[in-house]
Amino acid sequence: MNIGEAAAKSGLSRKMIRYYENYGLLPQAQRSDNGYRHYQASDLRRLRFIHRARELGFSLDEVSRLLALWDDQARASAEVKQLAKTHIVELEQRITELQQLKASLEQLTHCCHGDERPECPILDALAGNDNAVQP
Amino acid sequence: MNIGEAAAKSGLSRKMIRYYENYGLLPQAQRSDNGYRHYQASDLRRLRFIHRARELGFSLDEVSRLLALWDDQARASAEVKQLAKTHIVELEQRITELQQLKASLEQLTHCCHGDERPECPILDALAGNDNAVQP
DNA sequence: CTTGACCTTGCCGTAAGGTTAAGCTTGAAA
DNA sequence: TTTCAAGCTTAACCTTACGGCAAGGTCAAG
Repeated sequence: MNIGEAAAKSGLSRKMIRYYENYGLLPQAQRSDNGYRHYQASDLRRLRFIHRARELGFSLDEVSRLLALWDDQARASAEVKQLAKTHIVELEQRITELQQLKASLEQLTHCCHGDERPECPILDALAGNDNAVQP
Repeated sequence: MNIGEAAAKSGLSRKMIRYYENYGLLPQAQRSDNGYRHYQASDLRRLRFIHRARELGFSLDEVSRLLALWDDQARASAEVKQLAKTHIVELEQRITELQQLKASLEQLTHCCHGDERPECPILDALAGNDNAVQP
């Protein structure tokens, strides 16, 4: 099958497939006489694997390591689990950060009348006026 | 003061200050005879405002709008509040996404022995084997 | 005189592609 | 047969928000 069909069946875009090939996640695709990339079922499995890993939020670098482990029949599952756990910790940190930002913003918006008057504790706080926020 | 001191006092980097000037968040800085940028206390207030807004996760585009509102003595606080609320919603969506990813990954890692054996439900799930996860 | 800190502009690189552009091939309709 | 659209190719530029580095100008101290 050509790249368009492979894209449709894997959930990736044509551009992403070429990008991943260039990035090194995929081997150089076979080419037909006309120069078109040509894919088989085994290639499709790899594409789908990448698609699912990306959906779970793994970076391309992490996907690359997952693929290496996938290719290695003898690898220990502990390695994969460790990679996943590391990723979970990163997600947790990011979530905590965003929650803190959200809490700060909510406190500020809570203090703001939000009417046609110009007084605005949000801008005051950004400007450095600590009296802007009254709990 | 020169750009280095302004950077130290505002919490931004020299590079960021030049970038923001170019981006349009700051007016063209005054220059000394030697061509160095020259800042005053009023400039510092603007730099600090930007710094705080960035810490709260606003994009440069949003910061630009906040600055415009800040500069406008007659603006209604409702506009600022709306901008903040929109940002809160974006944060909420991002947090929810990350939490779902985390939950999926936790379920997978929970099912994985994580020892020296090669069987690994995480890789199986990425490969598309739905039997990998047993709740 | 030299050294080192600070300043200038400007280009390259990042993640993860999206979006054209210019030019092939292929298949089907007119 | 011609022509049209769809699909393919590579290449290059756009995004965010800067960091890093190059090559060079400026300034104060030893």
